[in-house]
Amino acid sequence: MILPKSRLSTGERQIEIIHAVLTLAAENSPDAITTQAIAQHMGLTQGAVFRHFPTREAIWLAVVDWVEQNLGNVIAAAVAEARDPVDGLRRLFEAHIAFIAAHPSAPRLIFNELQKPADHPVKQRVCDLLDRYRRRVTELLAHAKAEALVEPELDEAAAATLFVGTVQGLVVQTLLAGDPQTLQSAARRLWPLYLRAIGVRQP
Amino acid sequence: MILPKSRLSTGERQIEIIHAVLTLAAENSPDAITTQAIAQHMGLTQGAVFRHFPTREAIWLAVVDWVEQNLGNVIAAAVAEARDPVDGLRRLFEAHIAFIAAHPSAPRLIFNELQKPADHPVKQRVCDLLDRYRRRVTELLAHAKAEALVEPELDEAAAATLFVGTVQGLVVQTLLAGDPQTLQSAARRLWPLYLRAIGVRQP
DNA sequence: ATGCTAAATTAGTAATTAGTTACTATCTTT
DNA sequence: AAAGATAGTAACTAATTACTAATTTAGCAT
Repeated sequence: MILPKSRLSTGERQIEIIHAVLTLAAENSPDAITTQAIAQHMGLTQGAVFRHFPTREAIWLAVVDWVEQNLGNVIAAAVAEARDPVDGLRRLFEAHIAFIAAHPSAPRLIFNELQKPADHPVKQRVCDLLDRYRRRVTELLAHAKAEALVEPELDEAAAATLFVGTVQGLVVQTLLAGDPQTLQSAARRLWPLYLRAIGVRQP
Repeated sequence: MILPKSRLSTGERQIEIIHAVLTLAAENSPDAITTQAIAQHMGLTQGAVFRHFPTREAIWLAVVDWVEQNLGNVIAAAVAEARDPVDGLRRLFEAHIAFIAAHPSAPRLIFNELQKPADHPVKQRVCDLLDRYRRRVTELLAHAKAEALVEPELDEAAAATLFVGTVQGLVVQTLLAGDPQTLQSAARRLWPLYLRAIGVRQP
């Protein structure tokens, strides 16, 4: 039996705090997550949280970093195995959906920060994240076009927006349904529609 | 010159408060809008707000009602003029986008409430709203299929999700861009992609 | 003009928030 | 085993929150 150490290092606690936020955001609006709730979820006192992060905002920055890091890795790994750009898009889509299924609160945390005032530092970070994501999608679309795998007159920027929207639509769907189980199956039904939207040649 | 009456009726103030929320939500996360901020925006004291709404939650319910009412009217009017189901979808899409352009905070307020706990009364209202919206889209798609205007094997439910996602993707886009000006033009570029997704016959 | 009604103000309340401080307990290093 | 470092606690603070009650005042019908 593993005896739970009463004292953990700052590094370990930081990860715990990030996961606490991700967990708590599953049932609450992100802004409503208090440092008290985080502490309670970890079995610590509220003051202890501030041993590991200087401010509440620092926690949210760390959460965004965590999402960027993990989603980024998952996506990079998926795309790396692709045979061609269209296959890459499919793998990217599936990897993203799998990530959301594992961390349903992640996209909502991101969207939530996106609503903050423009000068907000966390929002800036989120904008960068989404910009990189969008660029990745646009590149794959451009390559697909260059290899004549999709509609030759394809508007890549619009197609990238639709890609993001497809994922976002699924997020709304699962928020309505209430359980993240439906996500994967709904995603499978949505993908053929996206393929047709970008005018991919059917196999 | 119109002399501004210093005292207005509860009915008038309620509408003012709803509009204040919609305005303030343009630059802040919805949850961060306080009754103090609302009062200040109207040139009233904070206590005055509670002369016209019993609780803060009642304000948010009124805002959701307002969105449902106005978006509903706009959409109904647009669809009524349609020549056929596919034309109806286009008009519905354009009406929705025009509404968002006029009230950019509306979709974000809706999405925000969607994140609240399941038992939250405002969330319940929002779920109903989105359900009616989705049903409307699904019906149009079913009619389009019946009239052989779209892909005969079309998955209507998935196509409805993609429709919502298309709009949502544009919302994300404008949040990133920072200004709602880009919305209309981005929407025009996105629509042909959606048409292709549902396999509509090109004119 | 004069009262009546209801909108608005003023000045509160209790609860909750992020963040701090003085202190204790535990681990690591030597 | 002693000493230094640091995770954790308990008990605060100052600010902000939604909400309330007593009082004042504006606008209306008569």
